[in-house]
Amino acid sequence: MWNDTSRTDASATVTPKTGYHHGDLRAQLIAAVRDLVETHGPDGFSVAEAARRAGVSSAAPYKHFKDRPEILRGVVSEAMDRLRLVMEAAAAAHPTGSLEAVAAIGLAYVDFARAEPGVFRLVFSLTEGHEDAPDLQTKGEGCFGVLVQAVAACLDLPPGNPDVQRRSYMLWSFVHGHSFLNIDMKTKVTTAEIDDWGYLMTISRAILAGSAQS
Amino acid sequence: MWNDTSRTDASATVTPKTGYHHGDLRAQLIAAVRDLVETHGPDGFSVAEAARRAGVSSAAPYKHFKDRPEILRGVVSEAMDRLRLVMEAAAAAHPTGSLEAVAAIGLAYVDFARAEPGVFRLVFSLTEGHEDAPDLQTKGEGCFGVLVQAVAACLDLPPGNPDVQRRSYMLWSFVHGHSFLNIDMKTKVTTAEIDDWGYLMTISRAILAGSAQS
DNA sequence: GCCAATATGTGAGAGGTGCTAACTTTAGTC
DNA sequence: GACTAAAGTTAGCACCTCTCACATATTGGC
Repeated sequence: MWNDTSRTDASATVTPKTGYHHGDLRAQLIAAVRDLVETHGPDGFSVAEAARRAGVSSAAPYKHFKDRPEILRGVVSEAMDRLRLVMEAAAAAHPTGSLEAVAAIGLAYVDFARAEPGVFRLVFSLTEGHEDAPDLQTKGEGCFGVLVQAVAACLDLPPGNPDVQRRSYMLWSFVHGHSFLNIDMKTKVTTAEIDDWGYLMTISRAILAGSAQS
Repeated sequence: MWNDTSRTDASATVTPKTGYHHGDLRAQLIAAVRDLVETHGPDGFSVAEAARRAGVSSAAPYKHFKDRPEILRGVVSEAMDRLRLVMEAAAAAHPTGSLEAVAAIGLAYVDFARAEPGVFRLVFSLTEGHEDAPDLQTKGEGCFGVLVQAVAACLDLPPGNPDVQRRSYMLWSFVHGHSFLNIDMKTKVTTAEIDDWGYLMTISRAILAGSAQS
């Protein structure tokens, strides 16, 4: 099993195959699908088009993926890896246990959604074959775990503490909703535009300072 | 223009046509699509299958809708009407200006998402032809307006007040994110399950009481 | 009441898509 | 060098979207 998804550098948009065997088809298909999802929306993608972009026949993808949903799952998996990385990097840029670290994680999340709205939407719209993909579940929990760690450090409590979990979930809900609303009505938020950093700091403070109940 | 979407009662699942002319095809197609979206996921729907359910040929739908996205937009439009209604009803069940009214609106929102996760997701996943449908935009703002009204009454400020707008948006983000996370990992929220009402009351209080900045 | 005009249905069909089957080429192993 | 498995190919079925030409109701003007 060679799940080497990240072998190609992301900048290589179209690297035609070098012979009969492509050598890097799987990764390149994922990259092509990611691009298609981003430009033509989550539905405006077809396996055939992705194969065309990679310069192979329309049947070739099925040597690497069972079916269409599995390709999308591949894209989601790769996206979740990247999301986790930017979240961790954001947290690492601030002192451990600081409110800024928590807010920075949220900002990274929002920025990711804004940078790749199509992929972001795809991550949270996988209904078909979502359950028979425990690795995605695991990766999702991994992302959440980054936030939980920061919150736990901030409150000086263990990550397993119910209060930590609850407040983390509240923060996540908030950031998640903000991200979605943000990419849905892009730049047209009905009200005045929002300074994300101040916004997230305010939210983080409110949620981490308030009393816990219910 | 006869946009009479709500002529059929929702309980009539399959009302076969009565003659050559169907008489109520448009509404029944929307109902069929709504059901398909709910049971087979937002992607597992086809115009042909919807037509089959309504007992007409696969070309008939195109007499009522320009193309596939327009049918989905019809479903979304109808869903937004219903969403607004339940939000208004929830608000009306509590004293004007009370915190309970605000929380009840949020609960109605979450309940809607839980009751019709497929449709709910569809509402917020329309990328194709989303912009050339100003009525959907308007209806979305209408739903938001219900919340804004309640918040304004609660704070005793006019609805146009920037602070009212900001806090409403915060609440909306929260409820929206909670709804999405809720239907994504159904009942498996990693942490202990959540009492929605207490949760929403806590949030509403925190957001409406806290100081406004940024 | 009659007759256009229009609305709403039908079947046939072009072109695209998902996926499979059977075959061919390449790479790795003994 | 032969065998095997991996990774491509073409051909093709079933389905889907959408259009076109045609058939049939409904409606409004006279």
